[in-house]
Amino acid sequence: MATIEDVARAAGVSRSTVSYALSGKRSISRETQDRIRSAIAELGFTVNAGARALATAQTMSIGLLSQFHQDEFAPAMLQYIRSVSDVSRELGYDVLFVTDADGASAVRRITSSNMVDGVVLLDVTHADPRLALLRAARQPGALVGLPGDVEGLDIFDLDFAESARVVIDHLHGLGHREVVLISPPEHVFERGGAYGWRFRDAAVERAGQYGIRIHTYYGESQQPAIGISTNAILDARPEATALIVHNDATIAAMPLVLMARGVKVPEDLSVISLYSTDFGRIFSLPYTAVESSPDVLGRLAVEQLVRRIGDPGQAGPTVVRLIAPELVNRGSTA
Amino acid sequence: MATIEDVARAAGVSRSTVSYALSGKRSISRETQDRIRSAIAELGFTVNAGARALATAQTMSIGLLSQFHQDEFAPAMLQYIRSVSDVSRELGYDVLFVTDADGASAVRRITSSNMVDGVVLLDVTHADPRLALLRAARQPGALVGLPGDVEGLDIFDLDFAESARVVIDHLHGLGHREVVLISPPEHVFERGGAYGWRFRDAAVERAGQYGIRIHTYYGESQQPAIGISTNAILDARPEATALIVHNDATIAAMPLVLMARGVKVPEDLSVISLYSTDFGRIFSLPYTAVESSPDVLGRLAVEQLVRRIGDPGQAGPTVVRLIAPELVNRGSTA
DNA sequence: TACATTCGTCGAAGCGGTTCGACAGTGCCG
DNA sequence: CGGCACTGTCGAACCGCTTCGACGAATGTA
Repeated sequence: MATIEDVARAAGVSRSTVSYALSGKRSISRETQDRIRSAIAELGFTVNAGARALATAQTMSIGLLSQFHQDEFAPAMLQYIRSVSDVSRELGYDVLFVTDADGASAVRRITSSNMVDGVVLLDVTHADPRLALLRAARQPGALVGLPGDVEGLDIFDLDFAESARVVIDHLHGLGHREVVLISPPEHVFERGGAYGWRFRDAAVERAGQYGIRIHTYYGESQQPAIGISTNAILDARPEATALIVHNDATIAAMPLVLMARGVKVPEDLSVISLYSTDFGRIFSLPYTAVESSPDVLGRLAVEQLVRRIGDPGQAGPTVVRLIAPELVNRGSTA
Repeated sequence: MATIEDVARAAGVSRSTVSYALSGKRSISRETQDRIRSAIAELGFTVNAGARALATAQTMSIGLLSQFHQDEFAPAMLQYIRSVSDVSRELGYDVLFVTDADGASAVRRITSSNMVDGVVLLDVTHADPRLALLRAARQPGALVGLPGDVEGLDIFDLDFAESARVVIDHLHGLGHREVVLISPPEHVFERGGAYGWRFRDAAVERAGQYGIRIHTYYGESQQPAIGISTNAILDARPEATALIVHNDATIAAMPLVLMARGVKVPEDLSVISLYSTDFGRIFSLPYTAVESSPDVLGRLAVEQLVRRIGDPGQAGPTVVRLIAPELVNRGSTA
């Protein structure tokens, strides 16, 4: 492979001159620039990323940590991954994608070996074991998901509590008095997936204020358990006039379950959920829902991360940004 | 950050000794090893990946190129990504995940700058513009998907032609004489997604041999077009007794479409498709289908790639491996 | 005309590792 | 008891690039 030395020789200049021509950090005469440019073209030269990283202490890549818990519903995750990947590239960074089962040691590995300039964590739990390592790292970190301790990291998430309130307000406005909420699977709560209880607790509280009776259940994450469980819930609560589904796997299966039961939406039952527009399209979901905006969250996280990378220590105090929910009315409530 | 120099000083030895202790490439006395080990622990030393890459010309990471065409159905892609990521880590490699719209220049970027030791390409088309760049690269490449020109690269894919034959044989064995095939969307064919015609052409040929009448259609990739198109097809071919769906987006929406039409499977219509078990679970699909095995393909590709990285030039001639289809009978045909 | 600037370029040091050749010390063999 | 083969360790070169300080030449200023 051609090195900068080869280019320098071919152009009859020194290595440093080539480097400056490339970076533009010092002025170089037109003619010299041209000679260098054609030497580069001729030799097919590209800077060696490792060498540059070593010299500049910048790798121009960011780590993306994603965990695929078994029994977890993966399709939604892809939207975050895509968003982070696209935005990173847009800002000039490559993405080191890590799906290690042991997220904590993965964080240590990529940060302490200096493979990345920053880290994005997806699917953050309440007491996420990766956080301690990330705080200890030289590199800044941005999270998608709200942990219990927000110290020292930039955090982006949907405002699940407010989302729940928006949903309950909406149902209250329509006159519902008896509703069912299907939450994420129990193991998500056990693992510390705070979005589960943030949504549920706020929903219960708000419903209480309105005098709405709300029955909460854990949903399942896999077929055929989903169908069985959902049917059991609906059987147990025939008096409910609205169903709130905060569970990707369950809402994905809902059209089928309801059609099989002969339930008409919204005539027989109002259904309202929380998912992204893309997700809804993939699963042909016709329900009114709070938009979960994975693309926005991914973008915010990466943009903030890059800001911090560029301006280490500065860029202000760390941020906790819970984005406001937006209800997309698809007419599945009445 | 602690460097190897710091460790050497702390342990009272030279840098090279530390390096040899780490790599085990030369023998080091027990005591020296111990001193080094504790110095490393004390200083929290980790080798700098960039420096190592520079010195060894090995980055221990592989590039994963994935494209998200708009109008493409993403969920299936995730399974490949996951598989490649997991297997890579298992073999000691990190994954540089690239979703550049311009795949060809992405290939050039990561290979010529030496960011990766090898490249896996997903979603390979018949005349994939990325291949030329990959062949020209120093690094080996492995593909998932069968291109027109298989020269110089290792290739792994499902045997779509054989899959089609298995499907037709199956239907023929059940006595079907009139079948409909829904292929991938037309733009997949236009883009050169060879799996589309590989399956279709083989199906048509085999059906011809049996005297089965087969009507082929392009499917859609997005709701609500899917529902409309599928209904139109079914309306147009009331005499068909079996439906073959080779289209992820369409099969995902099929339960809903069929239930809405009041079609009973397999009594009124036999349905047979091609998707992975995971995919089927995600979309609650009850259909007999050829298993598409994304996990197997991802694994094969990475394993072969790593073999070539370890043994450059050698590891035998390049491989074209079309894995044998396996029909998973879920009782949706009669 | 003399001096201070600016411009364009170069050489060398440094980033943090790996690896090759050398070499002192030991143990073993004939 | 001399010679040889190991062992364990070190120093130096090298991987490819960036960047700092220096410097001659050209330009501007008083």
